[in-house]
Amino acid sequence: MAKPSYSTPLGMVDILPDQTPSWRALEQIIHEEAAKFNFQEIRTPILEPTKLIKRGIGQLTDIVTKEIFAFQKGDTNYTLRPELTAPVVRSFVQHHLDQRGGVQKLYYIGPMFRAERPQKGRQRQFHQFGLEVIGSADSVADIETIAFMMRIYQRIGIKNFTLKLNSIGDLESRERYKQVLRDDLEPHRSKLSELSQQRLEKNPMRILDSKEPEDQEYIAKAPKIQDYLNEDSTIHFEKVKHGLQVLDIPFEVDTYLVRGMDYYTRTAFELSSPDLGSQDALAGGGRYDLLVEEIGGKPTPAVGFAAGMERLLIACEELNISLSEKSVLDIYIVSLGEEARNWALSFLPELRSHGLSASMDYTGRSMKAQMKEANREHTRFTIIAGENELNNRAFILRDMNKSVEVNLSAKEIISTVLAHKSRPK
RNA sequence: GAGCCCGUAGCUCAGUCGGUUAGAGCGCCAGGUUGUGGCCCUGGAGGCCGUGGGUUCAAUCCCCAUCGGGCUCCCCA
Repeated sequence: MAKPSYSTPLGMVDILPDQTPSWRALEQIIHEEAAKFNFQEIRTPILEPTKLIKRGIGQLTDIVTKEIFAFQKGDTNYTLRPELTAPVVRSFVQHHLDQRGGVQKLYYIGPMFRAERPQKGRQRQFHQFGLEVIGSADSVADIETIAFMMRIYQRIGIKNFTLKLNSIGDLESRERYKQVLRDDLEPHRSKLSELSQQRLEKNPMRILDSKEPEDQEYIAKAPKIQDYLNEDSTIHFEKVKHGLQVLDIPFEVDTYLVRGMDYYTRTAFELSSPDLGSQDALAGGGRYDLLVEEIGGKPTPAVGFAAGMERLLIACEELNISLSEKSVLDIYIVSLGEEARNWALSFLPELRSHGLSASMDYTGRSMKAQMKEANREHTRFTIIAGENELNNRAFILRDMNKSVEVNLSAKEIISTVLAHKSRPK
């Protein structure tokens, strides 16, 4: 056996046939729930101009400074998309979706790329689903966004998680707070972690998110954003909290929750699970009222979230939740001899046209080998067609669960199997 | 970017304190049943023991490097 010469790039995996059913089931759930919420799917390219990604997510964010896959082709710099909010907003602006009237309620499913060191629950190519509500400043948009997110986990049966909620204020509130925070931390500058020192000028709020032990004392004593929100932001935050309470969605306010992308304003939230290990964020999102304008559109408020599909599937595994059932083949035709094989081949389309799944041996092996194959494929019925059966036009239909056989014509076989399928279990 | 652990059959793993043909279970293939699966029995295929170099009479085992994987920190989905 030759050693494999090629393998997937670091941090990227093949999703093999025994895993695709779970993926498809998850995708199915997302599509169904999105339809119930009246969201429409959007699909955008895997590549985006690097400029868009940098502008959208923020030049100084971790994602942009060290995690993007970027390359040049001709005069253009491209980036493999690390998230989809900025691309969806780009699409919204590019195609003037605001001109269609109303609020754009969009959802997506697809691969994202970040050049990080892989570990459990973190890959370089991973998949997210998420949604973006563009064109509403109302708290209902925030609440419905969170409600959709929670609905997916609820439907799947993942209950062990924490929803953290915060408001990081609008532009005015935030600029005021940033200055207050800077003034508060500056005297302790030399005692802060190196990373936090760097953040002090550019993005002091990210310090609140620091896990460095030396920072904790100062973070705890630092002024809280809630005390610096202006009236609009405060009212908005109160409405969001109230809405979640009305919907019985439990949450905890975390004044230190600051998300990793620069575009967030006001509402920020994150869903984390103890079933995931160190990469415990299942999903996250927030409001981004300035991004559309930043990218070249008219000032347009928006809110959205993104969820990690691999992490969701890991949680399912930990909780022994299976999203899909074993697929069952309706009919496998065992045939013996050239003539019977030809008959089997010609009978397959007829079976399939009646909505049945049907297959046969592709290798010309022994009857026993064919039966083994039928068993391995979890076949419900096997048709046995040898010379005798072919001559008499009376085939054997074997019920693989009961190990019972009957002689039937081709027509009778179809009606028997169809009747069996339509019977309630 | 930093730290720790690990690379032996398709999969999960034994093993060799360095010494003739490297093992098991599962899976795969075939036979036992000249036309019958799942259980059982028998047999078979499948490994230059991740790769390169070093030490040695001798390396899958020791040493170094490298690649790959896992976990952690940072950050995030």
